[in-house]
Amino acid sequence: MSSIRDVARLAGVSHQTVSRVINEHPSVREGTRQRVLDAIAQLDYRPNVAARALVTNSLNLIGVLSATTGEFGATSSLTAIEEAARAAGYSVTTLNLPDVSADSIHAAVRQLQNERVDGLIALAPQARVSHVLAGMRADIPIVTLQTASGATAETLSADQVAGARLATEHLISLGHRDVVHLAGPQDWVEAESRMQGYLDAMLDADISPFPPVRGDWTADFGHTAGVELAHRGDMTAVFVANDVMAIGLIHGFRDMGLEVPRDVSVVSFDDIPVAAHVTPALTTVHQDFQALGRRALLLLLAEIRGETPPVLEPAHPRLIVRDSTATPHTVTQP
Amino acid sequence: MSSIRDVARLAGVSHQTVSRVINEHPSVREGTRQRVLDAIAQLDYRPNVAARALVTNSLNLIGVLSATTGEFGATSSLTAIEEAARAAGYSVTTLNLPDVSADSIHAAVRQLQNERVDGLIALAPQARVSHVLAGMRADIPIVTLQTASGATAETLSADQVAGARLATEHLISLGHRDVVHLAGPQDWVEAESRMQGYLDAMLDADISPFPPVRGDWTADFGHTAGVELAHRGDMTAVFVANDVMAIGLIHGFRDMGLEVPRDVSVVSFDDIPVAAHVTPALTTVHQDFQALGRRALLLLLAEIRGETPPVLEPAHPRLIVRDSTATPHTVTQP
DNA sequence: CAGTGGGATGTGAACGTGCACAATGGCACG
DNA sequence: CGTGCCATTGTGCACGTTCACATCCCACTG
Repeated sequence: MSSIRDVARLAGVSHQTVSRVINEHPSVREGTRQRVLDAIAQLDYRPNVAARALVTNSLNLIGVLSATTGEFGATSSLTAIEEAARAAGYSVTTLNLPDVSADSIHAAVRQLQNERVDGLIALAPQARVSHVLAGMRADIPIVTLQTASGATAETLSADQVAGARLATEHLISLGHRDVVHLAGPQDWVEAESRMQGYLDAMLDADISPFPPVRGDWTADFGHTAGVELAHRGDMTAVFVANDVMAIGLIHGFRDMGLEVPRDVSVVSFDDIPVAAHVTPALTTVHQDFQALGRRALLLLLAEIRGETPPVLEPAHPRLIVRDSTATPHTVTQP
Repeated sequence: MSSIRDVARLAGVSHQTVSRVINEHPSVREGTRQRVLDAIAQLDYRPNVAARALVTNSLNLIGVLSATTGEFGATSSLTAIEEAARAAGYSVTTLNLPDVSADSIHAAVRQLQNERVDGLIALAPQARVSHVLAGMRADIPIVTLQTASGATAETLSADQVAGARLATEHLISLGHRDVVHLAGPQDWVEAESRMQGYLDAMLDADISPFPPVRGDWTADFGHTAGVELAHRGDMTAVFVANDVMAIGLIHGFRDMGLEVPRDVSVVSFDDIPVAAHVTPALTTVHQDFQALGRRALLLLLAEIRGETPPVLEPAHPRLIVRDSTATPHTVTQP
């Protein structure tokens, strides 16, 4: 493996000049630059990141702390982060939390700091993760993709409330008044935001909201909830906090003889790839997870470089109307 | 930030002794070891990976080259790889291919080599990716998770053929003879393996197989295929190469008035989390993607260390029978 | 023509670690 | 008591890069 000095020797310059060429320093004469570039190509020289990191004290590395079990959203955001980071000259290392205990969060952050990351993006939707992180005073910049509150919250994920509102208002405008919310787990930021949007929309329409049912995002839970809600029978529509639970819910309804949207309307959140193809096709709120990831990275890079973070206008979610919602009792009314 | 010499000074030893403690060299007296450990704790000292990498010429880093668009399987494998790698003292960096052209593969591998990865796992199911990689003669160990052929192929992914066979035989044992295969894209290793399993099972049962329909893994395509196959109407069952396409296919059938499994049976592959909850619940072949990831990592680590790779017995896939399959014409026969 | 400024290039040190080798000390053995 | 061995510890250097500073040269100015 050839070093910067080998290149220098071949090009007939000093190692420092080679370094200047590599780092695109302006004051290198064009002719010299070319000779150096030729030498680099000829030797297939590649800068040693370790040596550079040793002296600049930065590996140009960002860490992604993730606490989601292969969900669609997180995966999309991660891909976007990785792509954007590499475009900015950073590489990315991922670390999956085995659980969301304070201990494992501490261990994970410590681990990433040992790996000398320049900054950290937490792809961890649980509120407690952001709380633990906020309380840690790690000496590196940290951006949480889903923030419980504070300045960055709005730029990154305020759209959640608006999206949930959109979904609920859609049901109300169809004529539903007895709308139940099947929520996500208490600890999750998105769960809270989506519930907030539900409550806002209900109260604005002067309907007293039901106490929400707490779910856990899984289709299994959705199924159980479907069976239970079918027994209760006191609602004509359900706003579900994510698509996967909605699929389970519809399954549960069907097991109990309820058809969607004939007997109950269902609207959910995420627009996962199969949402248009399950039966019935899901009316759902589409989220741009990739944009979310890119935003998080922009914020982090700004923090790393000590710049003032860019002002980002929140991305607005879209409601995609498909077949899982209808006016109440369309079939039984005529 | 304190260095190894600061620790040495505080503990009253030489930097080399500290280095020995860090690297768990046996010949350090217990008392000395404790003093050093105390000093490390007191200073919150962390070894500088860059400096270490500079002298050992290894960052303890493995790269994952991925060419999948957030699919369930790849994501699960990736998580498992990351976890196993970190347990072995390696960190992981991911690189997503924008496309599978030879150029972008070259660029990606080059990029990862510039980042000084010790080895590379390709999570790239397209046959051409493994071919390009095989032809590259990169000077680092590379393990392809889905290998087209060769020695590692069997240990890693031979189960695909067996799984497809299982699925097809299930249909045959139910009494189906007109079984169509909705396959994956021609270029994908899994697609070929699954088709092979289908063909094997059909021929073993003395049934002449249909020419397979080529899909692209997406639910959208599944839907189109469903509409088309419903028109043809010459089959009683379909073996679909993955769950997501199966969901689309069932949707397409339903649009054309065909019910699954009443009119057509469907069996697919992967057992994604919603498979049990869509309507009808999918009969499908379960794959242990995590185990696959862990195997790949074991192989890679062995290559990196120059050891002989461990002999792994192939993991056998399981058929999960749910509601999308039945005997032919159960409803119309009585 | 001398003086000055700045672009282009070179020199030497430093970053924090591991390795090779040297040095020290204690113990067993004859 | 001398010898040799081994466990334990220390010394100096090298890894490949960037940074601070020095030097050179040329063009421009008055």
